[in-house]
Amino acid sequence: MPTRTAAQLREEAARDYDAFMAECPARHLLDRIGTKWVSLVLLGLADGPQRDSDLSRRIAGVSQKMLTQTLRNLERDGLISRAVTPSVPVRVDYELTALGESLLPLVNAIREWAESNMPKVEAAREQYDAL
Amino acid sequence: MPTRTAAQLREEAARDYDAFMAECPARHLLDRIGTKWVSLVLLGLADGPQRDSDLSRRIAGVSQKMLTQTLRNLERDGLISRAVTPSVPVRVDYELTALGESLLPLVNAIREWAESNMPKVEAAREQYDAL
DNA sequence: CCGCATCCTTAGCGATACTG
DNA sequence: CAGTATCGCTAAGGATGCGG
Repeated sequence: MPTRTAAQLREEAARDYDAFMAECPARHLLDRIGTKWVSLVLLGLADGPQRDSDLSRRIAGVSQKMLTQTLRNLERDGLISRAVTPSVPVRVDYELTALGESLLPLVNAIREWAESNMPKVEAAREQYDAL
Repeated sequence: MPTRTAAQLREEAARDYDAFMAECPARHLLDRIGTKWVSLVLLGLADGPQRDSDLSRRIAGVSQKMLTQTLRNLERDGLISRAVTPSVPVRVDYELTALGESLLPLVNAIREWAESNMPKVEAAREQYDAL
């Protein structure tokens, strides 16, 4: 009989895991910007404030639900700010905060890597699938 | 009666969306590296080849299923290579390809941004939630 | 114009058990 | 040691319709 059972080992691993994840902000960040529309919204706001309706046009194909949800999350995280003009009908403008803007270089770096290297990835994938 | 119905407009948006997505490799990339374990595996392989079992220990908390799945996807995308030594028991080593290594600076950039800025994000979130 | 609420379908992921 | 197969849960996300 081992000093620790498999279940205990799993528990320990889970604790290590939690600790690792907790001290790994990168994962948290990827959880954010990895979600389907975040990068597109950030890029959509890159060249100045935009209205909700403008964004939904700029980011063709986004459902109104996901746009709102994405914007809410970004606002909550302090990456964008939301300004409501109480006219009739209402007007809502979104804008990158300083924190949000500081993320743009990263998003652009990702985009650049992707633009120059994704073709290779596609090629590798086709070759792999051909086997 | 409008020249185009709402349904038609949605269809057009969907086509635009497809075109946009198709020509937007960054999204594809984020779909990859955004998944839960990819960045951790890349970092796990950053300082040299590793055996499957090594990786599963380095990346505490990853299930064996997800580790295999992640490794397979990365291999398929040409980001890592897989070397099998047909001993008994088998030995499998994984290693970053050149393409995979070229992704490391990006992963590290993400990690650095996260380490310096996630506290601000957390703070923003708490403040937002306090309302 | 903006966004919430509801329903429903799929994809991600973990747990477990089994093979060479 | 490395990998596969199955089950079941949960979260993501799209469609639609209502309300300020």
